[in-house]
Amino acid sequence: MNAVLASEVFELPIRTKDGTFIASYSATGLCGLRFPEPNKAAPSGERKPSPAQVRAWHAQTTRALLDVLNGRKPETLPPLDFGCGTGFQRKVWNALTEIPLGQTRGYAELARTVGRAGAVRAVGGACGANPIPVLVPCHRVLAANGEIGGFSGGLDWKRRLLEREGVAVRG
DNA sequence: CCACGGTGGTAGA
DNA sequence: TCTACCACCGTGG
Repeated sequence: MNAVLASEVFELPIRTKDGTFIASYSATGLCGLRFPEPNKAAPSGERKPSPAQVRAWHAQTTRALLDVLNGRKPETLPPLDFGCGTGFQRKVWNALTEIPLGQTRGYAELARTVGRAGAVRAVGGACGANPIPVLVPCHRVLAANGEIGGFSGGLDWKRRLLEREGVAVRG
């Protein structure tokens, strides 16, 4: 595969009752998921047809996203491409995928998990840089005092996702 | 309740 | 390099 093809990214929409998400795929898997942007119109006109591999991944992504939005654990995920992250960020993102649906962790807890007990604030930064929210569940990380903490996609989304999973948040 | 210092990783200059 | 951020945390008023 040449360099151009290897770096090509395909973007495909996922329509849900919460709006239309946009999934991005690289040559090695799902590399991005964006929340619905109501103001932005869907790209019009012809799009380059997606390879069969991308379509297969997209079917998995779609099922998994709808599952999580309905508070159900997805059966399978597509391969995740964390190539855009630093080593530290990838460790944090991998740790996030280990948090079961309906459970939460603290930032400090996550810091210990990745072997950097003191890097609590940096963990927050890595969560904020998560390119695949919802499926890489950074919304399951709360502050140590039980408050909600932050969310790059907006706190309304964090609260909504936790609510669908049956998690009560203080505040 | 609030203030503050310690803290590690990142981005930008 | 140096510096200025931070989705934090614990302690102390």
